[in-house]
Formats: sequence, C-alpha cells, structure tokens
Amino acid sequence: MTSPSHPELTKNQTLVLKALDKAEGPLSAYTILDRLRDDGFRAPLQVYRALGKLQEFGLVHRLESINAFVACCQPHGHRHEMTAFAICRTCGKVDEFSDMAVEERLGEWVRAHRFKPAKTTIEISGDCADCATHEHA
Amino acid sequence: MTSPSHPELTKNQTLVLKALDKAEGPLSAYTILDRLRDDGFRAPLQVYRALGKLQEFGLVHRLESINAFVACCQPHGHRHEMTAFAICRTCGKVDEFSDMAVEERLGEWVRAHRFKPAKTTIEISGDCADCATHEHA
DNA sequence: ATGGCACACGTTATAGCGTTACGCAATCGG
DNA sequence: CCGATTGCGTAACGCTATAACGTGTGCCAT
Repeated sequence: MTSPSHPELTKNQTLVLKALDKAEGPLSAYTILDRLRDDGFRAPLQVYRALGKLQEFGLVHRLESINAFVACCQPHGHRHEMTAFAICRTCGKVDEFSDMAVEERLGEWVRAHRFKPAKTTIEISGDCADCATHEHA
Repeated sequence: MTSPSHPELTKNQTLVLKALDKAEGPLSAYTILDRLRDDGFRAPLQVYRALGKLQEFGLVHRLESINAFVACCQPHGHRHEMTAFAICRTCGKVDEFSDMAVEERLGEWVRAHRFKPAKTTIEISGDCADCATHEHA
C-alpha cells in the first residue's frame, strides 16, 4: 500500500492517487482522467492539479521520458532526493530505486558549478529481464 | 563547431542541425520548424524525422524534461553512453556533462537486474549560478 | 534493363499532452 | 466580519508528436 490515506489529501487527490495505486504501471494524465469519469472527473485540469500536489507531497513521480505518472513506492518519509527509474518499454513495468553514489556525484557537480537544483530526473528506458528474454529478436 | 558538415547528412538534417547550432539554448521542434520556414519546411514531421536521425547519429540530444533539443557539444566520436544535463529554468542555458562514476553505478544496477538499457536520461533542472545570484527571491 | 527494395521526402489529418483564463465556494486568521 | 488563500469546475486553447498516405530516387541482384 502506497497510500496510508494521507489525512491532508483532498477528494480529488485521493482519487488520483488511488487510481495510480491500482494501476500496474505508469498512467498518463488522460488515462487517469478516463478512469475517473465515473467519479465525476470531466477535465484534464482536475487531474493535473491533483497530480501537481501529489508530486509536491512526494507521493507521485512523473516519468518525463514517457509523459506518465506513478505512485511512489517508497515508505512515506524515507524519501531520497534523487530517485531513478528503469522503465520497460515493452511491458511498461517501472522499477524505482536510489543510489547514494549517484546522488553524491551529481551533488558534487552541482556544488562545483554553483547550480541550484530543483528537480533531478534519472530514467533508464529499455527492456526488463523478462521482456528481453521472451523476445525472439 | 558541433557540425563538421557530416558527409552523410541529408539536406533537411543539415538544416535542423544548423538551426540547433546557431541557437543559444535548446529549441522545441516547433520552434525549429518556424525558423526553417524560409528554407521550405512546412510540417512538423520534417523536423521530427531529421531530429530522429540526428539523435541516432549522436549529434543531437533530446531534453525529456522540457521537450526540447540541443546540438551535442562533444567532439564527434568522444561520445559517452550516458550524458547528463543541467538545465537552467530561468535563462534556459544547458550544460552537458558526463560522469564515469554515475555511469558505472547505473550500469551495475542494470546488470544486477538484467535490464537491457536503450536510452538513459539524466537531467537536473534548476537555476544556474548566474540566475540564482541575480534573482532577488 | 527491370523489378524489387530501402530510404528520404512532402502533405494532411489526427492523436496525445498540458495550460490559460474565468468564476464559484469553502476555509482560516486577523 | 473581511480579506486572503486554496480547492474545485468548465471551456477554450496551444503545444507536442505520430499515423497514414503517396512521391521520387538510388541501388543492386536477377
């Protein structure tokens, strides 16, 4: 369970987070919209507003390379600054992980260049073990 | 000079690469299209096809987090597998860099999980030294 | 040479992603 | 009570990317 029914979440935010939790893989904003039609969702903005807040709270990640969103799989609070993703382009499965050494090295670059980071994106797209094996390519 | 007038480049590819070379920062596909109207460009697909090939050749990078493209600043041939970008969201400037340790650590994760990577994205967005200083926030 | 293939190109239309702008209602601290 | 903030709903729009069609050109194996 990724959502311990965060007390501060509004109705829309809760619905969006639940949709992402139920989903097997990442969902696009418009897919979320479609899945929440029965709950009264009518416009993209309802989804994007909820997603924005959920990202602020660290409950949802945006996958930039595929324009989609996933519920954060890490226990609430144990959060890393940088999160990396391995995205299977065949089955859509996403693995979330962190690496201290990577954080450290990027942090060094940033300090050396006096760059003030706001968001860091690390995404590896390719084929997961299962898909790479089963493919007869 | 990022473009040593690659012999294999077609006319459209050359035009797109030159547009990116001339630009100060990253350009969106539609901005490129606008800048090449006078050269006969009329449709997005002309731009996207050229960009696709240029990316294959390693002459152009796509910045996933801002849906834009930049000419590769590295000498042709000295190419790294993983390239990282620091993107200033204020002035738009982009710094391209590589880090062996980061490559190594991500490579280890990939091997451990038998994941077959196709493309790796590393992007840090924030404020560059100049913009962070000059801002009175 | 000619038929088949691969590739670049051009055009139209469409799909997919995200935001701007407006107004209304609830909440909260002064 | 009032103003500020925040969330919500709707409509319209703009930006990003691809699908599906057809054309022409060069290559090369038959």
